[in-house]
Amino acid sequence: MPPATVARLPGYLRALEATAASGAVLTSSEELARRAGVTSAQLRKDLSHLGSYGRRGVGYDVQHLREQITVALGLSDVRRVLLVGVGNLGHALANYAGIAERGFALVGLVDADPAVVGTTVAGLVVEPADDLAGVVARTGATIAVLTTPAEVAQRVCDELVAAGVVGVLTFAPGALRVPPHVDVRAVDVASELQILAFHDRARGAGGGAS
Amino acid sequence: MPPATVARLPGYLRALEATAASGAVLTSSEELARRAGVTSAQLRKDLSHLGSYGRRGVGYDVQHLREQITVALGLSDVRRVLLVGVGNLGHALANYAGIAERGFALVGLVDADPAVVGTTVAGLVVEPADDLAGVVARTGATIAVLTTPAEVAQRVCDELVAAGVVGVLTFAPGALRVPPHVDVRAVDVASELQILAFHDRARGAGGGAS
DNA sequence: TAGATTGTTAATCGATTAACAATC
DNA sequence: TAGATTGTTAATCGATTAACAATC
Repeated sequence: MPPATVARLPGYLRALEATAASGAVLTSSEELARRAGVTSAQLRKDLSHLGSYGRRGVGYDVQHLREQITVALGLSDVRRVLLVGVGNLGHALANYAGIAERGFALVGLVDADPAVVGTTVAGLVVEPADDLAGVVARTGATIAVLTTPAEVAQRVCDELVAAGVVGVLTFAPGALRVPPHVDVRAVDVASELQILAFHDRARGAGGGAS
Repeated sequence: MPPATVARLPGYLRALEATAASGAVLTSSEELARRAGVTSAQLRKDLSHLGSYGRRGVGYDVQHLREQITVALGLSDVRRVLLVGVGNLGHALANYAGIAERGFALVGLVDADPAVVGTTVAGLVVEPADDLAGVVARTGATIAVLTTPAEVAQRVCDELVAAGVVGVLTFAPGALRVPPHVDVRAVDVASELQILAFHDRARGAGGGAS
């Protein structure tokens, strides 16, 4: 399955859920693509990698396609997620309902700050960072969300990987080095803004006359 | 400039800042690539689009390259950023120091909740959502960060665009429709986790025997 | 000069797009 | 059957990689 396709599947899943909520039983590549913000050709091509069973002349069964994508993404089993770094951002993410809604269980919170350890956030007691391996083992977490300061991100990541985590979503700026069997996704807010600045640049810095 | 290159420039900038902090005056494509997590061939290729002036046999002048990338990304002028949606996540982002550190000015906060409007967050007074156009005009914001509930994201986005915003960074799940002159970057935490789940999937759901 | 390292070229690879035959 | 819509094919496009000539 092409990586670019995998990266779009969550968007299709969401679009399907919106379609299902509207009560529709069937949908078309045209409608679904519009909702997901891609072309219908792209959508059909992507779904073809799933060995999808739409019906020519008819369209896709909403619930069936939803299940197909859910299985393909590996969301049939609930994945256990550990969050490391309960600062402002970590706190916000821990309380983010979308995580549980979309098939994940937040099973642990870890922080290095003694003032934070022991407090309850999102129904979980924050555990100390010096027992990272223990927390991973006890919770069975396979995915970690990293919201630590950039300076410690690599070290924490190394410990997580050593403890058995195979997927890391990091919000710390800077590249993380991991072994080949581990998957890293990086969200860097400042980088995103800088990319937007690039496009803004061409349009003049003054805000423009209307 | 290829989009893929633009998307990597912020990473190079950050790598250069780390290099500068270490006191080095010169660097090589090899070293910089290692820091940025790409190959040296990729880095040189990317920099070639800047018309970069490294010196063969010598390397790159750290400060000079830093300025080149800063100019290329349009970061010579400070971009004004407006944040809409001061919930958990919006609050965290408003207080995120990295935004100011990396060349942006947070110039306004907006929320629809009367209980939040009027409070001070990150040194700014939260303004009411019904005056979105006015806030954009007064602040001269060209970039907006969207941390509203998904249900209102499209409507808020439309208003921002109508008011003159040309770049939107959205954290709300779901595709945003915008006119061609507007640039959207989307961060979807749940989608990122689902992509990680895909890779986790292949490795078995049990946590694995060690 | 000899060693190092860039900038560029050419080859490869993967992703997107458009068109249409298959088929419901 | 006629109309609709998929799944697939082939063409295009863009991005990555590897190698090396240029040159400091």
